[in-house]
Amino acid sequence: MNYMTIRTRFAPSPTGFLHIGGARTALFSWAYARKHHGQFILRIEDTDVARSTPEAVQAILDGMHWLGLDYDEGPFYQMQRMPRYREVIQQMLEQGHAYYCYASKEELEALRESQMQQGLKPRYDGRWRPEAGKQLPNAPQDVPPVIRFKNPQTGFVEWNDLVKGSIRISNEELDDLIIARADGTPTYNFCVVVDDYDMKISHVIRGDDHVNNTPRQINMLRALGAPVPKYAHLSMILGDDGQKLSKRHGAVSVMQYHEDGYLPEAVLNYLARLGWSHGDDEIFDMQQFCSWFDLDHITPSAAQFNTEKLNWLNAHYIKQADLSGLADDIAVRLEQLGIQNVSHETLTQQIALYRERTQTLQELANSLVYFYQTPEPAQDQLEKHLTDDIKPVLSNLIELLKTSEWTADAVHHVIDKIVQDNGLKFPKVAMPLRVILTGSAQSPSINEVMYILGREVVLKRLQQFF
RNA sequence: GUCCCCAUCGUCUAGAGGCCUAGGACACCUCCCUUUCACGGAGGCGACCGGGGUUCGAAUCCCCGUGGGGACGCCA
Repeated sequence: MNYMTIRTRFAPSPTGFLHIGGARTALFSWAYARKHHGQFILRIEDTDVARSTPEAVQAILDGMHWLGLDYDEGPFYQMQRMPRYREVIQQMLEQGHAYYCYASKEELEALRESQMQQGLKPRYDGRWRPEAGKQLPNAPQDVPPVIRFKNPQTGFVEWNDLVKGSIRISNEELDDLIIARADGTPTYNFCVVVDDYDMKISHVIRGDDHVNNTPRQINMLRALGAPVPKYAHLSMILGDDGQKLSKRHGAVSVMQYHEDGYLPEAVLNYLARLGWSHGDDEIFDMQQFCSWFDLDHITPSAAQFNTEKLNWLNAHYIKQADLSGLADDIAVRLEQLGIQNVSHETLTQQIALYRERTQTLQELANSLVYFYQTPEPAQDQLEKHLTDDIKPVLSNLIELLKTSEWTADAVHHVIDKIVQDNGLKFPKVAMPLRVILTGSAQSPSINEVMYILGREVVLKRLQQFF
């Protein structure tokens, strides 16, 4: 039995929107906490003052909210924790775990270059690292010092990654990383350590681009006498084309999915299955996901995003969705298309007719436009279906429609009667109607469409062609 | 360059030595349903990167290749 309280965190840096990879990391961290009745904490890592923006913070918050990933604590902002970081840095300085380094950026750049040329891993050479019996250079007056962590130089760091298994890295591969910049602000690896410690994080679930930071963080944690959390490093998500997602290529805000007409439950379900599995289960809600979720079934390899499958899930959730709720969403989208004041009730009928044949809400909204705006049928469709031989039949039909009862069934019977009387096949009459009334050769049952359009509109649109 | 990680159908994955003639899902193809297109239903196509071991037996374990990816910042 594990009596430890599970505490996870999602710690994005507010330098851009919440993208799909970040969303999955958040989802897994959230689910792990929920599964174990622990706490999920949101922490904004905004120590890069130059790149962090309040807009990005808001974008992340919006994304989390849209997905329904609620947090128990936070959001905490690292910039508001400066006094605490200074305190810990001071403590490390005093205990000999950290020291001042006066090497200039130029000096370090030169060092890096020569190391690369020699085929070595570029890293700080410890020139300002104090050692027993070592004579340090005189501190230059014109270089404001940074503070470096005194990383162990021998031995190795090993941890059992909950996704990737045992990982061991020699301390000789590591160097003395900077924990405070020349201007005094602390850096990422250090803040993470202090925060994870202070916030009693039990499981660090994050992207595997952090694997290389882990040994450094563990060393600092040890220097502070802090417990080492469990780590689970998630592999990255590749774009639809198999390429890495980046700002320049393919990375999309989760809110873009909202705009494009995806339901959060579809995105969530899709993301949950990207890198994690529960046997053959494909469709499940977040309650089920939280009860099933575990770290053992996360794949260690990278996954390629597949919009087709997301579309399939989205179509599924659109079919399941509450009609009235859909209507609210679609009304907004129609408004963006210049269609105002739609009747909620009529809209609900239209959606009921179209939801089974559409993959996104935007597509759904687009497909309803002809109900509100007279469509312009493509010429080739008209030529194909509105043939001279069928025109007299349609004229006949128009007359009958003027006085018939107006229900979907009744309209169907009227069309059917015309079809029978003329010895035709149903599509022969249905297709030209479809093209004229909807502007397209594809639509739901034409009698249903006509019923919702209403007698007046139907006659008006038809008579344009006679 | 150095270190680290990864490797099953086109894609997401199941698979913890025999249950695998490798299962499911998306996509694709065929048929059925049908008032067109979808939806739905029934089939089909389609994969263990290569080579060595270990073992009675390997998709599963080990090693070496190969191929991908990540990291090497006073970014996070």
